[in-house]
Amino acid sequence: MGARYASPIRVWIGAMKTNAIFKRTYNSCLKLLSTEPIGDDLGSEPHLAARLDVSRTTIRAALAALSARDLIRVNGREKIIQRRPVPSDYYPEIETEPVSDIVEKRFMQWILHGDCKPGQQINSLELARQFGVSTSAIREYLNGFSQFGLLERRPSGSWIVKGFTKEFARELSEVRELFELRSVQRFVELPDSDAVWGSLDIINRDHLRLKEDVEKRHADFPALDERFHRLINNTSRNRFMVNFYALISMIFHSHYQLSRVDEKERHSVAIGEHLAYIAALQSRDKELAMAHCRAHLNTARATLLRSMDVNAPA
Amino acid sequence: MGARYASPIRVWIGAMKTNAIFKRTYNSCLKLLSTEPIGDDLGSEPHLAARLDVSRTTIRAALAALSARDLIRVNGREKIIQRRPVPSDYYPEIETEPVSDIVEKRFMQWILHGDCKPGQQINSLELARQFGVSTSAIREYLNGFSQFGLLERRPSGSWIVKGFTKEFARELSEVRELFELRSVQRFVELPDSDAVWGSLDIINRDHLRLKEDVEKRHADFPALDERFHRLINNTSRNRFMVNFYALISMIFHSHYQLSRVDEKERHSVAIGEHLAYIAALQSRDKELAMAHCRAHLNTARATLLRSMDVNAPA
DNA sequence: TGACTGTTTATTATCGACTAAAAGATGGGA
DNA sequence: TCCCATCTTTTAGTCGATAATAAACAGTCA
Repeated sequence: MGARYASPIRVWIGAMKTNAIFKRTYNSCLKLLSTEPIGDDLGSEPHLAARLDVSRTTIRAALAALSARDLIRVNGREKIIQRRPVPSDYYPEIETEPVSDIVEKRFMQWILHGDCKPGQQINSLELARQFGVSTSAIREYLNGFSQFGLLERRPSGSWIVKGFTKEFARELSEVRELFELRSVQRFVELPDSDAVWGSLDIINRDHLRLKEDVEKRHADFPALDERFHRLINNTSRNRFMVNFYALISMIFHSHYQLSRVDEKERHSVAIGEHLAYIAALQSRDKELAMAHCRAHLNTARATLLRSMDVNAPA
Repeated sequence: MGARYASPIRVWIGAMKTNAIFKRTYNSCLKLLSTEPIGDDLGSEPHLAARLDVSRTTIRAALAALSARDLIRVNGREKIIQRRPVPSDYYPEIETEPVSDIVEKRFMQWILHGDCKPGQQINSLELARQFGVSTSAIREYLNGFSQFGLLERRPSGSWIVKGFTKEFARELSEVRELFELRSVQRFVELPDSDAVWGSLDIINRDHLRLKEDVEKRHADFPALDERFHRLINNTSRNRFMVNFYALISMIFHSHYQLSRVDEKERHSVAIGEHLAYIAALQSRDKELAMAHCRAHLNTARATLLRSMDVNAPA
């Protein structure tokens, strides 16, 4: 408890909101410029703001920057394009991401195929340095991420990695099945007039197309898988189920990227299961649809568990 | 974008970790002191630390404070009790709570029976002032709380209250039933040797006792309700289900405090349902147990929805 | 030798400072 | 009258500083 007070006079060093939104907006404006002929008008500020989904304040800042670099000439209400943008006009991609996104990306990478072991304590200062952000940003992210059940808070406040274990995969799959089965029950009872049936037809068609060209295009499957399951889960009309599917989606997406063993075959099998599952839904036969749902999710779980054997023989 | 940069020289004013843990530890020590005779030794630092579940650093700080106020006399390894603590020796209760707990309490109060309307935007600065904490604390709490589905993030970053609506109650109850039914299936299959059967017997006994004296002790029901359902949900061995029950628990706890209409009758009914539910579990009859589970959760949902009619006729 | 205390080091919690960005107010021109 | 641009006010995101706490280390006494 010694008196370690430093001088109260401090020089302010950093700490401010990043202007990632401005930079992204500026880049978007450049892209817009490059598609319009020189001499054209860019349109009014409110229009641009609505189009790029930012406030007018930000648009004005971007326009000012464009004007300063002689990309446009502002004259009253006119914003005349002066020249084509060149690559060096753009801000680097990395600077257009908000800090929270950067942390998310880096952290997912760190936890999924970093060197972190189950039971390991997380050092937020170390992570902050590694990711090039402040400890506050790390802290905030960990807080949100903890809801996914891969972290645990110790009474002292620090976090420990529970790890992406088989137990985790089992628990995740269990809830997934509960939720999707419930959604399926809702799904088959929706009236023929509901828009989901049309969406399902489109997804069915896309599956058939992918199946025909699976040799070349099998890498497109994850996105289709995501669309299909999301369609089903969204019919639950339950925010908890929909939110949970976001977690599922994240986990499976990460794993698709990781485990490339037998990828093509696994995707082929899944396409077949999906088609049967879709047909069962279309038949409006509840029991049949649930049976296909169970069968498919069983396969998915088995695949997930097997991939963990390969990647992390713990 | 005007140049509004202030002078880079700043005087550091506030910002530090609160010493709530120290104060709570100090109070706990006082309570310990008051139960031991004067002249006794308090025991070693490591023992005290383990007993109060804090670090030795904190214990040492508390002991130093006790010594400074002549409550104990430290002599080498001895810590001799000098006098009985008086009420004014204690720190006020409020100062022993970490900021996060304060925010949680105040926020739950604010959202459940404050004047906030669905669709309203949350002003974090305003809330911070109202709660007497920093905006960072509010921000952090909102981040975590958003997972409960009562808030929604706007693209601009601000939060809007979705409100504690009937729709929310319906979705919450739906997931609750899915999870608890699954837990019940696990429960009845547990071997007789499992400790849960003993816990269930105790809970059964407590229900019977409470039933006999329901006139006077009906206020004890919420705690018992919590114990019972938690026991069931914990058998799921699924972190998502257990976590979700924490939300359920919080919501129902808050509502127990709010809606006092027909309280005694509602509790009586619930006790009856619990007893039937418990008996069904003890019979190991899966279908019967599930039926009673459904029946009870239906009542609970109806009660929750009805109380919302009374409290917030939206 | 083993548990205790004194000391040092590591790590987290909390805050206010500061700017980016959004939102609102005001006045002007078609 | 409506859209637009300029100006002002409000709100949110990010940070580093610092004390509180935990954890590790190092002597010391029975």
